[in-house]
Amino acid sequence: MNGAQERPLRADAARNRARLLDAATEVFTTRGIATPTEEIARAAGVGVGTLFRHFPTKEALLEAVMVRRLEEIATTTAQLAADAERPDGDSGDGSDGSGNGGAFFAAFRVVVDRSAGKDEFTRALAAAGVDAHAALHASGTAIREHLARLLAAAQRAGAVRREVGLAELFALLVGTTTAVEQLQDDPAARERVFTVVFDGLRPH
Amino acid sequence: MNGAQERPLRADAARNRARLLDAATEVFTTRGIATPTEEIARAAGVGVGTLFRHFPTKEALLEAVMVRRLEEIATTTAQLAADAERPDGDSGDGSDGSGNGGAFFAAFRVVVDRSAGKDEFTRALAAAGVDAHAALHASGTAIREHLARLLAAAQRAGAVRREVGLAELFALLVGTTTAVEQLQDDPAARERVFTVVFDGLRPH
Amino acid sequence: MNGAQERPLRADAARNRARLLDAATEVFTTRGIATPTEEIARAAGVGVGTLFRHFPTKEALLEAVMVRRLEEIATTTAQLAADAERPDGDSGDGSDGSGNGGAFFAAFRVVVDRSAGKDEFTRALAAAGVDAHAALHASGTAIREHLARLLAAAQRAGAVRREVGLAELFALLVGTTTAVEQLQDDPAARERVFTVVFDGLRPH
Amino acid sequence: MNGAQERPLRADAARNRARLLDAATEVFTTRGIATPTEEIARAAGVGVGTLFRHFPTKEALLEAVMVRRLEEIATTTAQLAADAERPDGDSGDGSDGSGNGGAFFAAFRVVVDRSAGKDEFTRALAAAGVDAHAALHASGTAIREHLARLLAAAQRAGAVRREVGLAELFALLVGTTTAVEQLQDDPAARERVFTVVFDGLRPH
DNA sequence: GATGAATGAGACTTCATTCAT
DNA sequence: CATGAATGAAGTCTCATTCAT
Repeated sequence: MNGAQERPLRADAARNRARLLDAATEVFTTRGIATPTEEIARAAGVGVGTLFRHFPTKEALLEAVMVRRLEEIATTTAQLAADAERPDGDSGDGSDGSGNGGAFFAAFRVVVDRSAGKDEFTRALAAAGVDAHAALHASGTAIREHLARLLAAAQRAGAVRREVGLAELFALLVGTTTAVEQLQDDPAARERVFTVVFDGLRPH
Repeated sequence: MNGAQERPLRADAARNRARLLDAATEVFTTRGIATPTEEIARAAGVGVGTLFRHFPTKEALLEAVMVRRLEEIATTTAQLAADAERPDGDSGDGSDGSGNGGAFFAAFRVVVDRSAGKDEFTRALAAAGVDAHAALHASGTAIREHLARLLAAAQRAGAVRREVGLAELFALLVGTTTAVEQLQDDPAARERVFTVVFDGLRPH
Repeated sequence: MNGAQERPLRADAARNRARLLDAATEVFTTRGIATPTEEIARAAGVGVGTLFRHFPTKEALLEAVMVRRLEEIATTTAQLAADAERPDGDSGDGSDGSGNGGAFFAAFRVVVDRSAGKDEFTRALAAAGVDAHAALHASGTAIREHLARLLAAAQRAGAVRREVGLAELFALLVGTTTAVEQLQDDPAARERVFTVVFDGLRPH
Repeated sequence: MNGAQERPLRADAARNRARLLDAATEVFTTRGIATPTEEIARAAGVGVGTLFRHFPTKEALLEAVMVRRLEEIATTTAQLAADAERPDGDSGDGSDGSGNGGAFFAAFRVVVDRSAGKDEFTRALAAAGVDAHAALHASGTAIREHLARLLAAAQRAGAVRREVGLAELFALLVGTTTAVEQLQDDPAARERVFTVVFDGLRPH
């Protein structure tokens, strides 16, 4: 959709952009998305003007933070998806009667772990009238694709029930993230949440 | 220290308070919690002053809305918990093809259905520095108690795996709510989410 | 100017009026004139409505408080003025070369002592666009008259310099009040202020 | 803890700060301290935001206005105090018909003239819970010191009674200011007030 | 006649965004 | 290109006054 507007970007400008993104990620996560723009500029060690040169809107900054997170996650899921599709993908001999879908469940965990705090951004964007799904299409679909492939592979291997579709997989991903966020101080309970969800995903 | 502050409340005052709460619930849910206070007053058909007489702070209003929701939910879960504990509680003779724990799963659905939008409030309050858990203790524990009883009954009846504790039940409740919110336009997928979670909760 | 509008006032109404005046005097003095009207009503043990029935405006209440204070002062100065005019007025045989004007200086002290905090009211009224002098004419002139008589007597007796007029006497009264208010914790210094002003008033 | 916070201040910022201070002095004095903040911003030709960038609180603005006034007064009194201490300080050989202590009385007049309206600020700050004395210590003590030196010099020269201390000098300064403010339209009476106070201060 | 809930103008302050330096 | 001061719309809350109970 937008493939021609990425200019090389001067060295210092690129450095500032990165700093801003880091600072924003940190600040939004710890102090909430209502934190004043100026705070973020300060945390990044630049002036507000610079911030607005890079991100014409606070919303745009929010979006960029989210995109970067998703891109990072996408990198990991891509790796896992690739592994899962190798001849002897997943793991073991495939004779495992329960199937196993190791890569699929590993990816599920990665997404959940990396998404901590993410849905606050989604909500914020939604509240701001942005269609997050559309805005994040570019990198969002990368994950979507990888997950689709992982899901298909896991279903083929009999590790995941056939009726589960991509839509509810996404919903479950988000939901599990939220659930897990509530249990930050209770790792055992956290683990039991994964157990429930994963068992629920297996064929019955 | 505060034993005499709950006065009967004049008729009109009570009516306005209720209107305010209704309007706030409606407006916060549809237009987001960032909606100006004045909007809510207008929606309730009163002046801002009245709003602030009843709820000295926007945060206090948010809290009151949440408390009321929880109270409503508590009423329903209380009923279900009571049913589940009757001699022949739950679904009777076990011949019930769907297995038992019916009251438990029914309560789970009720809480999820009634909680739509609720966790946005929780977040908002948290961001505002309010300890929602503390603030909501009174009615919060009512639900907590009912759910604890339902959970125990369901586990006794063999409908829910023994290792599941109250903490993760709550987390799953919140997580499922979030998941389901993402699927408002796809009832079938919504249903499949419930299937996954419920199956995951059953003994394996 | 308004001699026909004073109705007898029912017993309880009169009691409420008095209570309000007392409470207002107390509250305005201790917490400042910016104190909400409601506070005063509460201090008086009545509802705001009652307050506004008696005093149609906050300003009117302020004014009434001031008037009452002045009336109290007027009562005292009237007594002193009367004393000063008796044949053998003032004191002693009149042969006192320095004159003495005891009543005059006594009145000066009384006014100053009784006026503590008063000028905040004057300022407040002035700021509110009220011509305090006009508003307070009724009882204000009572004091004015008594002081004029005392001043004249003291000048006749040679106790006060002839060139001093009523205008600067008033200004000095207010000024000395202010000065003395600054020295509440230093009675000796307070006394020295009186010494300076009184000596300055004597013929030179 | 705060050693680096006084930055040079950009040219335009400094200009705006000065304008704001001028406008505030003017507006507070003529229209009272209850004047809306926005009015002051308008009078200074800047937006409200600018005002609040410079003075984070209305109270802070009030304080700054007061500090600046005191600083101006301090400059003048410093000059007078220095003059009074030169070998042949004050008025020289004593042949000066007006007697001596000239610098002292000149300073007294300067402070009074420059203080018009000042104590309204003091009151406002006090009402707002600010310890004006503490807040104004820096420049406040400058004046205090100069006046102490002037007082000592005048007493040494026999122009002022020995028993007068700094405390009552201050009280008289404030009191005379108040007195004089009442007589704005009657310069002759104003002058007589000075005569009374000054004569009262001379040895008796 | 008393009460206190309701009203709403207006106060103070914040913050995303623009623009002179 | 970076900076941070300026902007002003908008938000939350207060309080004198009115009016239903």
